[in-house]
Amino acid sequence: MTTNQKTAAQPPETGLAHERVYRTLRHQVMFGELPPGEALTLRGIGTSFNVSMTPAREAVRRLVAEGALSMSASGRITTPEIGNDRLEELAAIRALLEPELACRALPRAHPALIDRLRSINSTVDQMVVKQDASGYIRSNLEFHRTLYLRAQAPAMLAMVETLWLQLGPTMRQLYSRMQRGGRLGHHRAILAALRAGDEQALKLAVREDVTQGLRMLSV
Amino acid sequence: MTTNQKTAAQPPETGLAHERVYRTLRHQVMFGELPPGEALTLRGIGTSFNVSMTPAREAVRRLVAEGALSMSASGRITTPEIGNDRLEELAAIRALLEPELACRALPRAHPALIDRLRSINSTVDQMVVKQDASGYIRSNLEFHRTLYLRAQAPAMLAMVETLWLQLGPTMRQLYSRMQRGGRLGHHRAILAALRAGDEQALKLAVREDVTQGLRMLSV
DNA sequence: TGGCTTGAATTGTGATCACAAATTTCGGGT
DNA sequence: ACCCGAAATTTGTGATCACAATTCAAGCCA
Repeated sequence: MTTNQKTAAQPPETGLAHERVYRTLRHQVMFGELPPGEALTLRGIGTSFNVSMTPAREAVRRLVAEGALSMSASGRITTPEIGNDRLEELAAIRALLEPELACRALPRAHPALIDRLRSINSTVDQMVVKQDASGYIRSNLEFHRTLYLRAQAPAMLAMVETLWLQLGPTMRQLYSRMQRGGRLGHHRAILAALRAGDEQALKLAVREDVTQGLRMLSV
Repeated sequence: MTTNQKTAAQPPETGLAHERVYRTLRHQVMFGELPPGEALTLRGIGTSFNVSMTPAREAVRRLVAEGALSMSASGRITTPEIGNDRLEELAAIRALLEPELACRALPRAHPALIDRLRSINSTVDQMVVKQDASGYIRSNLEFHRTLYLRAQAPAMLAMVETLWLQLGPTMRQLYSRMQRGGRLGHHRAILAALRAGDEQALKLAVREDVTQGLRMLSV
């Protein structure tokens, strides 16, 4: 069966309908709660959120434009299945943009920020031991976003988040094999470089952290 | 008056309606045919293309998601007005991605491609003497796209094209003051580096070409 | 003259419907 | 068993309508 049901918050939600649908679907995709290739329908989304097809269509159109969802030539909607070549590309873009964001954040990285990052990183570790893939992705991205917010580069951050979105459905299975291999202390290296104010070390640590997922794919 | 009329091709167009609207508007924005801050309305777009509001809404939603159009909190649609800080950011992203694309294209740059680039570049020069801003933008971007297509990196190219889209409305006035100042032979430097197979020189030339527009803004 | 209020027009949002294309399902033939 | 074809269902697309919010304009008062 391809119909999709999802318990949606129905009474107190504020804001426009299509934005609520958009935001919820966006989170589900970004945090890997939907497997790659999952089929969605406008009517299914509509009934899930207690709205008509119209706002569902707008939300989906928006997500397709951002690469969070795929659309076949006939208009069928699925979560994207990322091929290896595309995955390599997206990782390469991350490896270009995220060190730059980290660099721009470096002069503004107060001790309070570093402490907050340390706290988030402990949450990441908790998610690893809890085998919570979605929670791991969520807290890992929060670690990066918290750092990059200090860069005061909203356009660059938005672009990076678009990359995270596109990688979302693939990340889950990618990080499922992460247990055995990777999970080296890249985040700790990032924190150390921040404390030391070492720009080159920071760039390197971020690049390593970003490309780690790709490396275990080629094994 | 805020109503907008546009003579649109009406009879032979194939494909879905919203995609025809999307493609036309996208070109108009990317090539700087719409000034920054231009107001658009769904009904106006609809009547321009002889379609209802529905496909107009989808096209606009898609373009807003790509940053080609802006939407106020109340839903009003305008072409984006780029502030200096955002402009600096977008140029920085271009300066990161486009040299990488050029590098990836370098090993695949046959002499035939270089000839084609030379031909496009002569068109660029023609547009400069003709004072055709839109034609200049179009041919200039075609120069870059033709090169980057050889990189076989569709995701990266798509991301760069999104940047061009966002810069579209601003580019026109940016390049209007280009006559007096810039227009150094960056493209020629790119061609020379391609012929020589010099990766570092290519990276530098592309970066210079990309950031030239920004430099004349800070004057 | 300048600023504010009120009314009319404009505009985006969301629901509903008809329609065509595609997918799926099911049955018969080899 | 397997493959193929026709019917039935599902699905996206586009049009139309009602509605609320916003915007704009005229007009009034200070």
